[in-house]
Amino acid sequence: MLSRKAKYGLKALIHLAQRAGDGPVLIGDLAERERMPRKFLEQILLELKKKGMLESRKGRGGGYRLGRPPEKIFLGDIMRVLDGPLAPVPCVSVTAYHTCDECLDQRLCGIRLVMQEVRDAIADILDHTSLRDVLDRVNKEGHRPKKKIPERD
Amino acid sequence: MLSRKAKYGLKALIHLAQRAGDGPVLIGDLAERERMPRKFLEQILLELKKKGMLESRKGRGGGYRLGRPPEKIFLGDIMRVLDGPLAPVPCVSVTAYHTCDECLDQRLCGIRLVMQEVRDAIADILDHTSLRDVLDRVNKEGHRPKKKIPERD
DNA sequence: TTATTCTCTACTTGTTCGATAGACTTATAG
DNA sequence: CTATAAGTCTATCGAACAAGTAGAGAATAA
Repeated sequence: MLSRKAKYGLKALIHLAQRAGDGPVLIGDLAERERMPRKFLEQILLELKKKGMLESRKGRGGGYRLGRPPEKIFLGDIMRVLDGPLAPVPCVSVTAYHTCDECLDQRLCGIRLVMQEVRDAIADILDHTSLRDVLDRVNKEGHRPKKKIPERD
Repeated sequence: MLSRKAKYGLKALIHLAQRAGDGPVLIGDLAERERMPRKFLEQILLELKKKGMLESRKGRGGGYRLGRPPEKIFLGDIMRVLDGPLAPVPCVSVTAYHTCDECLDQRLCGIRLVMQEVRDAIADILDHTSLRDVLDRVNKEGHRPKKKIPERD
């Protein structure tokens, strides 16, 4: 499940990608427009800055902007910063790998075999989707005639 | 992230699938062999029973066994029982669908567009993998020469 | 030098996770 | 018909975590 933290972070980054080139955006502005709690957002943006995904300036005329062009910021990396590893279980994670201590023989663990597939599927999507890709998809959607949103589980 | 609850539940079901036909298995036995806390496991098995995935008998000679043949029990359903919806975000879930209240126009939400892809990828795997499939894969792995486990994130 | 804006650290509050306890019910053996 | 061996149910607990709040501090521009 996506945490609010990750959700807010993604919203912020997408917003900043949309307005890239317009000069820096104020935290307060961002928070208000996207309806996010300001102080919480501050912490999130700070974390993203420390990972190089954002840049900021203090003082008048300051604010936040993307640290790299939108096509070089991938959702997978954002998620890892804000919600930790993508893998559903540590024994198939590379950024936070460790064995399950109750697991007798990891090689023969059915859960691991399936969860590895799951993690690969998730990573395939998120590591190949950049902020630019997101913008493109949103725009495409905007030009399409409205249709019922397909609901899934 | 997979909860312990779901992990224990999966372990139990896989274990029971392996021993299908051997007569009922005791909770205590299951807990000990798979190294799971007994009382916690009781609750989990009970939930799975209520969903028809398990059957049980009380008294001497009692215990648990699968409620359906292993090829008719899918990991997706198990996960939904124990960890809730597969979708990373409620606005792309069918079993627990609801809109995000801060979302101005759901149709144009980039997060939703990507997360729908993710949920579909996860569901495609888990809803097409039965307990039988898991057993088959574990067996196949058992007959293979040992090799380094590939680590992912 | 003052107003503006981000930065840092600490704290709070509520919820969930993982687990434990114990009384209760049902079934079987003898 | 009673003793014992199971599963069933409900309550409770502690720790961790998520989400959010507060406020003092540091940097920048006018």
